[in-house]
Parts: sequence; C-alpha cells; structure tokens
Amino acid sequence: MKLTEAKQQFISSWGAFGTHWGINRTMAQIHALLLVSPEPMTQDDIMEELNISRGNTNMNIRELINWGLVERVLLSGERKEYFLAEKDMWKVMKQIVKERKKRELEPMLQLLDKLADVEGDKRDKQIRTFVDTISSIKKLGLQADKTLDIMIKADEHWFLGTMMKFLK
Amino acid sequence: MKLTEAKQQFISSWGAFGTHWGINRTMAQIHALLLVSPEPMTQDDIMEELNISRGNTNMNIRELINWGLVERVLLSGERKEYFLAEKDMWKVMKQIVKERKKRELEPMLQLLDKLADVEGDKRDKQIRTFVDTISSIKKLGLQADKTLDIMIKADEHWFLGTMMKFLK
DNA sequence: CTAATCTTTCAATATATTTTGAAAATTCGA
DNA sequence: TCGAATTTTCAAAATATATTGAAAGATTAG
Repeated sequence: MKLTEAKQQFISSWGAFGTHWGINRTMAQIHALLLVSPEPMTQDDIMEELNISRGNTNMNIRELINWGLVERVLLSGERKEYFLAEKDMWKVMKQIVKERKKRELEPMLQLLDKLADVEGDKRDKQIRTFVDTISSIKKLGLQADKTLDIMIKADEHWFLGTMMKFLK
Repeated sequence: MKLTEAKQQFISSWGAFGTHWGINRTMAQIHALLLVSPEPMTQDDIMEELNISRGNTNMNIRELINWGLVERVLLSGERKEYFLAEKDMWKVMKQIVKERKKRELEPMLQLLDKLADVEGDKRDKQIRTFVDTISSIKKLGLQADKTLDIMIKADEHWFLGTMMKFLK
C-alpha cells in the first residue's frame, strides 16, 4: 500500500474510532494527521489536507491543545503558528486517561458519594437495591481511580513489565 | 436525600455519562433504571418511568440485550416480557469491556496490521514517521488486548487482589 | 502607527442522531 | 383458528451536534 492511501485510511479510521469515544470526528482526524506528520503543520496545511473550514480547524486544534495532545510551536522567522502532536503513544495514552479521569470518573465518584446515603428504611427492597448498586459501582470506580492514578505516574517499561509478570 | 430524587439523579447522570462513551442517552438511562430496580420491569413500566415512546424503549432494550447487560425474563402466568439487569458490577464491567474490545479494539488492530507494511523507502522521513507511529500504536493496542483478555476471564477477587499487590 | 497577516468567534447552515407513533408482525390463550 | 395482547419496525419529525465562512479581533513587521 502506498503512503498516501495508508495515511488516508489511518486518518479516516481514527476519526471513526474517535466517535465511539465521545470525541468528534474532526478532532480525531486532525490528531491522526499530526501523529503521522514528521514536521509541525500550520492551520492552513491541516485545512487543505483534510478539506475542512478554517473555523472548524481552529476550534479542534484548540481542543487538542486543551487535551494536552498537541502543542503550539513557533518557528523562528515565521509569523504563523505551527502545531505538533506528541508522538510517544504511552504518553498520549496517559494524557487521555488523565483527562477523562478528571472530566468523567471523578465527578461520577462525587455523585455516587452523595447518592449513597439515601434516606429510608434499609429493609425496604427498593432502597436496599439502590444502595447496593450505588455502592458496588462506587467500589469499582474507586478501584479504577487508584489503578489509573498509578498508571498516569508510571513509566512504560516498569508498568507493562510488572503488570505482565503479575497477570501471567 | 429521598429515594425518588436519588434515583432520578442517578438515571440522569448515568445517561449523560453514557453519551461520553458513545452510548446513547436513552440506552444508558434504561440501564440505570434497571440497575436500581429490584424487580424485573416491563416495557410499559420503563416507558412510563422515563417518559419515552414505545419504539424508543423497545429498540434500546434490545440493544442492552445485545450488549449482554439485560436479560428477558418470563414470569409464569404472564404474557408480557419482563427485563432484568445484571447487578454484579464486576460482571457488567467485564461484559462492556468484552464487547468494546470486540467491536473496536480488534478491528483497529487488524487495520494497523495492514497499514504497517506501507511501501517505500524507509529512510524517507514521511514513511518512517508513519511506520513508527503505527507500530507504536499497535504495540500499545496489543498490550491492552492481552490485559483486557485476562481481565475478562478473571474472577473479581483474584484480579483486584493481584492489582492491589501490584500497585502497592 | 498602519497595514498586512494571522487567529478567533459565532450565527447561520448543514449533517447526523435520536425519538416518535402508528402500522405491521408476532405470540399465545381460549 | 381467531383475536386480543404484545412486540417490532421504520418513515417522518424532532433534536442535537458539527461545520462553515465571514467578520471581528489580535499581533507584529516595517
């Protein structure tokens, strides 16, 4: 397969993939494009390559920067901004995990805390089921929270190596 | 907090949560409702409780069944179908992981395999970056695949116990 | 300071997804 | 087998989300 075709396929699949994870197609496509680009790219480069509008490009680059996946680069002597994606996929994964944990898991755990102490007779079946469900979700959530925290801090080799030994 | 309010909040947040994970709001809400319901419920019960149409209810219940999160229950002497959610959250999580792995991770790994052998001079910077990126995504993906497989087969106590030892 | 270049915003538009509800299909008791 | 009860389907409508592009805002070279 030729590079151009492979690149197209990668960008398009990464985009489709993103939509399953609550990330919009364009954001994922820009990310994919920058991931396989050896050099930093400008907004215009990206617009042209993906055939999308200036506004759309701008918004989604910004979002990628918020997620910590892309950084602005200033090339000396150039007026334009260039954009560069983090290429170390372990770091990329940790960054995504970190953000999603902050944006989703942590608020959910807070909510579960509030919901856990519902009033009423604990012998009531409705109440008991509610409390039990909430508390088992919370237990699993806390477990995940801890595990992810360690992963976020970990070095790739240590983490994967140790993990593999344990899970064998 | 009263049970009714707590339930409302749980259902509504679980729905919002779902949308961040590529699951539609209604499907997540029905799941939440069934998770905290001690008894199996009928389609009509669900429609009424969530104020949604018959068609919508039916479609999403079926989708939950496809995901293996809800099962049909026939109560003796009753014509109607009842629906019951798996309450063991460890099993629920394993089931979700299993399905997403099959639907998303595995196809992605297949694609990466195809993309990995792009033609061309490996000294070309474009090609090298492409190949390197693809192969490091693949490496991480395979790692995840293995880990998730172990988790899917694992018993909760063994898995969490091992994790905890590992993470200390 | 000015003008050219570049970036950001956002209302309007386009697209995609979800929901409805009525009709068709199925199921099952009598 | 009939017909009432129940489930399923799916085209149309409603809603939600993403995209455009032109205008406004910001930045910097000269």
